[in-house]
Amino acid sequence: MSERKDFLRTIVEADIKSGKVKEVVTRFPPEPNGFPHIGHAKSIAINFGIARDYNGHCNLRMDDTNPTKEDTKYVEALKSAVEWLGFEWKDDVCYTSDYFPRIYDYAIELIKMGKAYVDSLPEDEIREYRGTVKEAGKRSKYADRTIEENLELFEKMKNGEFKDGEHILRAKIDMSAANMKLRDPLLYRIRHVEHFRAGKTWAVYPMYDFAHCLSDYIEGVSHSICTLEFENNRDIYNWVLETLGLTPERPYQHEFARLGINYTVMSKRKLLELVEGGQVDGWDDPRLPTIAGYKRRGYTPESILAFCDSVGIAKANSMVDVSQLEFCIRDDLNPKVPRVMCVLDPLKITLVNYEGNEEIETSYYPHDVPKEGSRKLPFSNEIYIERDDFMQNPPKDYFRLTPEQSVRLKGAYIITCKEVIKDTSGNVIEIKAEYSKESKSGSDTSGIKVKSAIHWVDANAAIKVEVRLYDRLFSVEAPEGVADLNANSLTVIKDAYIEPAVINEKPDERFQFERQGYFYADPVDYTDAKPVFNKIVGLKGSWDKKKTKTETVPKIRAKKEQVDGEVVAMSDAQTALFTKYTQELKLNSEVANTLARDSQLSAFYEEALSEINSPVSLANIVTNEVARELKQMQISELKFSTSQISQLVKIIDDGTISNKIAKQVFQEMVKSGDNPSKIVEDKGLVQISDPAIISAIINEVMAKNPDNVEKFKTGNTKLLGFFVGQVLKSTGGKANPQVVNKLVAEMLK
RNA sequence: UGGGGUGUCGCCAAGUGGUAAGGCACUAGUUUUUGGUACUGGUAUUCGGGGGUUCGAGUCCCUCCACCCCAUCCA
Repeated sequence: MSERKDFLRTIVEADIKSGKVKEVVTRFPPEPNGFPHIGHAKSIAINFGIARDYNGHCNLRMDDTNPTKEDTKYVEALKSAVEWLGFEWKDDVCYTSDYFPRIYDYAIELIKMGKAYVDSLPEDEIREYRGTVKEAGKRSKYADRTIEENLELFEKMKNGEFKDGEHILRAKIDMSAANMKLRDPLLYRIRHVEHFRAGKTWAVYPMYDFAHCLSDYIEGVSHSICTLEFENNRDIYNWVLETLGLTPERPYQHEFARLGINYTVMSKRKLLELVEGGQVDGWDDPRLPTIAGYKRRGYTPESILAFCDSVGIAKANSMVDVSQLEFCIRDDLNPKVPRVMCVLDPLKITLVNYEGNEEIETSYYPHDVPKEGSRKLPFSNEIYIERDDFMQNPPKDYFRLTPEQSVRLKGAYIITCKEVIKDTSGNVIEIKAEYSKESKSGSDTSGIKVKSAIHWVDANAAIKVEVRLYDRLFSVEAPEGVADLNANSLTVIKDAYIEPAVINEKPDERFQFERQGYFYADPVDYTDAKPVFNKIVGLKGSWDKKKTKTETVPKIRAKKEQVDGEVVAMSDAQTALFTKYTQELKLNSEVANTLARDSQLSAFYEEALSEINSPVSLANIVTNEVARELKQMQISELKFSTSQISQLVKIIDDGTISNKIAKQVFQEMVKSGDNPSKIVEDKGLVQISDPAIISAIINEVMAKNPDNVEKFKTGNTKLLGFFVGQVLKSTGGKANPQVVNKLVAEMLK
C-alpha cells in the first residue's frame, strides 16, 4: 500500500482532524441501469476503501430515481460485483426509492419557502428558456405562482392527476447563473411508470440533483465522492442542503477523475450497444471491461483491486495503459497457480529411439514458487510440441529446436531432430527425432548443452481441450465505435492438447500454461467431456515482442507548435498608468502591466505608495503577494491595510528581515491583521547576517551531510540549494540567504 | 471577454519555495530446465509555453496555449 495519501484521503483526514466529521461515511451509489465495469471497481475501491481506512462505513445505494431505465437484474449485478471485490456494505442495500417520501416532504418544504415552483412550460420551451452557455436564460411566467397554488399543483402531480410532462417542479435559483446547472434546475417530473421497487405508488420522481444530496444527508454520509463530470452539480448539491437548512453533519461532495483504459470503452451506453448489437457474447464476455467479464475471463478480485490502487486517484483526465492491468493479474497469479503444459498448435514428434512409455513425476511449481504439489507426466515415443518451437531456417537468436539445435522437453529428455517430414505443399507435418537416454531431467549425465526447454504433451495421453484466446476488443487506443473493433479479438482453438492431470486431478481453476500465459477454466462452458479454458493474459515474452517490434510504426511526434494568443489591448487609462509606472517609477514592464490592468491592485499600490517612497519593492509585494489575496476578496475585506504593507516594505528595505521572512510575515498579516513590526518582534524574526554565526551553522550542516559534501565537490552543483536550504531551515528561515549563499559557495570549494 | 476543471517521462502519479518520489512500459546485465519470475543497473539538467518575484520556482504572481465537463423532464 502506498505511503502517500491521495487527495481524497488527505481531505478526509483533515476533516477528522478539524472535527468537521465524527464518523467517516461514504457510499457507492450506482444507478441500476447497466452492468458495472472496472470504472465502478475504482469507485468501489475508493468508497469502501476510505471507509475501511478510517473506521467508518460505506453504504451500497441504488440510485434508482428513473423508473424507465432501471431493473432488478442490474441491482443483482451490482451487488455481486461489490461482494466479489470483497467488500461489505453496512446493513441492507439502500435504495433512493426508499427515501421518496422524505424527499417529497423536502420538496414541499422548498415550495413553502418560496424556493420551488411548479412550471408548466412544455419541454422544448423549458430548454429554450434556459438560454445558452453564453447567454442568460429567462424565467418562466409560471415562476410567479403563489405558494398555495404550487402546493396544490404539486399535490395533484403526485396524485397522478396530470399527464407526463404537463408540469414540473423546479427550484427557484437564478436563470442567469453562469453555471447552467443553477438555472432553476428541475426537481421532480411526472412519470406514469411502474417503478421496479416502489411499484405504482408514485406518479412523480425526483431528479438526480435533488435526490442525491438528500439521500446522502439521510444516510449520514460525510464524504460524497463522485466523478469529475459532477463538478458543476456541486453548487446545486450545496444549494439544496443549505436552503433546507440541513447544515449540521451534512455531506460534502468531492470529485475525482474517472478511470479510462486504452483499447476499450468504458461507458454504459457503449457497452450496452456492444452487448445488444451482438458484437460480444453478453455482459460477461471476457473481452469486456465489465466486472462480470473480467471475472469470467479469470481475473482475480485481488488483481483488480491492486490495479485500482496502482492507478491512483487524481483530478486529471487520464487513460491508463492496459499493460498496467495486465501486470497486476500476472503479478497476482505468478506466485499462486500451478504450471502445466498445453500445446495449442501441435506438431508431432516421433522419437525413433524410444520404446514403451513412462510417467515422470513433476512439480506443479517452479523453483521460485514456494508451493507443494506435483503430478505425473506421461511420456512415450509420440509427443506434440508447439509448432513455432521448431524452425528449419532459424534466425541467429532462436533458442528452440532446429535441424542443428537440440532442445530439452521440459521435465523430460533432450531431443535432437533427425528428419523433417513435409506434405506435398511443403508444410512441416512431423519430425523424427532421437532422445538422449542420459539426459533425463534431474539425472542428466549426457553433457549436452541446450539453449532452452520447451513445453510438450504426450500425444497418446493428452486430452483435447478448447482454448479461447482473447485479444484487445478494439484495435485503436481510443475507440469511437464498432468500426474500431478488432476483428481478431477472439480466437477459438478447438483442438489444443493438455496434459491429463489438469483435467483428471483439477489441482486448481487457474493455471499457467507453461511459456504461454495464464488460463482459467471457463466457469460457464467447461464440462469434463469438453473442457474449455480462457486465456487471462499472456506471459511477458521478450522473444515474440522482438519479432513483432519491427512491424510497429515508429511514432513520429511533430513538435507541438505553441501559438501565442493575442493579449487584450489596454484601455487608455490603463496605458497611461502603465507609462507612468515604467517611466516615472521605473517598474519593470511585467509588474507595471499587472498593476495597470488591475484597478483594485493599482488603487492599493497608489495608496501604499503615498506612505513610502519605495516604488519598486512595494510594487513587487503588491503584484505578487497582495494580488493573491485580492483574487479571493475585495480590498475592503482585507485584514491588512495599505500602510501596513508600506511598513513591511520598509523593514525589508532596511534589511531588518529578508524577503523570505517577509512572505512569512505577510501570511501572518493576512490572518491576523497585525502590524509587521509586531509580528517580527513577537516571533523574533529579525534576520541573521553575521557571517561568524552563519559559518558555524554551515559547518554543522556539512558535518551532518558528508555524502552530499562529497557529491558537491565531485561536481553536483545542484546541491548548493540543498545546503542553503538546510542552513535556512536550522535558523528557522532567519539567516540572511544572500550571506548564506555566498558563504556556502566559499566553504564548499 | 460564459462558467467549472486539468496539464510533472511513452502511460499513470507523488511532490510544506531548498538534491524532480514510486509504479507500468522500455532497456542492459545476473540467476533460471518457462525467452516467465526474482535481483541489479539505465532511463525528466526539467514540470504545457513565455515573462515576473526570489539568493533559490514544478511550487508564488501575470499572461498565453491545449484538453475535459456543463444548455436530458439521464445519472
